[in-house]
Amino acid sequence: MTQLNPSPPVKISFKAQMLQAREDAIVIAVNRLLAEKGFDLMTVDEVALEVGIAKASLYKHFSSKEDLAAAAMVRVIGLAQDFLASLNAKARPIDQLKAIARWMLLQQLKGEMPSLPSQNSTLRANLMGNKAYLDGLMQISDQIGGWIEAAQADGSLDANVPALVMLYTLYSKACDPVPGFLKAGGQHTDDEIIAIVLGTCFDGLAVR
Amino acid sequence: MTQLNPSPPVKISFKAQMLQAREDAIVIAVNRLLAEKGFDLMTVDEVALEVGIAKASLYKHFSSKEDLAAAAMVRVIGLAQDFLASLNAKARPIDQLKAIARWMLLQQLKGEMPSLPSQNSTLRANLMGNKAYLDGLMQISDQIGGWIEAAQADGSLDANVPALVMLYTLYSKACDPVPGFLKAGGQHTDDEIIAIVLGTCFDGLAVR
DNA sequence: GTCTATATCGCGATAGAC
DNA sequence: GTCTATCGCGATATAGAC
Repeated sequence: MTQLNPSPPVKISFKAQMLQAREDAIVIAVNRLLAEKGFDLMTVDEVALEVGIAKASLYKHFSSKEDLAAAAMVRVIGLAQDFLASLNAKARPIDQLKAIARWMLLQQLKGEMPSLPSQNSTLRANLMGNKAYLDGLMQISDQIGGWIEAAQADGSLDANVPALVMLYTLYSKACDPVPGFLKAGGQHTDDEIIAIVLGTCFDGLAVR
Repeated sequence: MTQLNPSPPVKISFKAQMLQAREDAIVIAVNRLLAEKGFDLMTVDEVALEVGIAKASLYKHFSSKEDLAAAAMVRVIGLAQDFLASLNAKARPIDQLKAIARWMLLQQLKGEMPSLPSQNSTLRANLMGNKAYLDGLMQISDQIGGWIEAAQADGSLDANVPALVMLYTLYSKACDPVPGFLKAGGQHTDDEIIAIVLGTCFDGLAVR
């Protein structure tokens, strides 16, 4: 990892790239561990081991375990924004909503959807003070909220259910335990699981 | 639950009652703390403080923190069995299912539904070795599963969705984050929240 | 900025008197 | 069986050399 070439002009940018790459590696490791074990069971030692650096080095990049978790949440928000931006803007609103729900379920089944304990108050306070996280979440919520209202207006979503309830219900698919149970059962492929859970979410359990 | 009390020495029975009452108080405290903070954030010191005894005394009743959690789970399984037994056996199967879902949501909104982290493997292994828990869970699952199949047969539940998926979906209402979010929003009463979540569960988000 | 080594401490569990 | 006092361990975070 040590660089011998001392050429001044390129070195700064290169070092900055290395720094960014390392921080990305850290956040990706945190993301995976958060999805696998959750915040409380994830240890900073594990993160350092997975990245391949010393724990003290890790603290040079992020000043606390909570900052690590926040960075992972900011990253996944960014991934969600990228996905939303990749959607065909001309599709039906309800199909946009199904696409984002499908994306969240896929991330979860791949073991790449970090989830924080909703009970930890200090952790939540930390996140609520993170501007990048809040701004990203707001932008996503606005976009999804717009689709929800459009889908209610065009008669594809039930107009009697408050839009906020629908937004929360969609978000809850990110930590829905049903996909994991079905995957553990081994009776269905990931695609089948996603289709089933999407069906129960939008169409309900009762017969139509 | 069975109590005959025919034995002459009343003193022993009384002491046993005191013992039982204290253990009940412990388990109820654990149940509340598990619902409020979750397993990882709940400390044994808190339990002892809430019960009003020393921590060492607590360990005379339960040999580990995991045993405490298991006892709370066994208790809530028993409460669920009592509720199921109180239902009118002649009601329509789908109404039985809605009643149990409603009961789980109510327990959760009251802050009395303990939920364990599904990631903690040693905790799960401990529970899977607990006969009282497994037997109770199996009995409940059999009863609910019977109603699901009956409701599919009488045309009130979608027969295309596997019964096991429906069972998991109902169980997942015990840890659904949506009721808590709605309660925190302060825009709805508990009854309204339950009605809304039940509606999205059985009827889905899409218009009918 | 990276490392090794260590400080600090919260928490599960136990010892031992009564 | 209850208590006070303590152990032991693991985890977050830091010190200080390079």
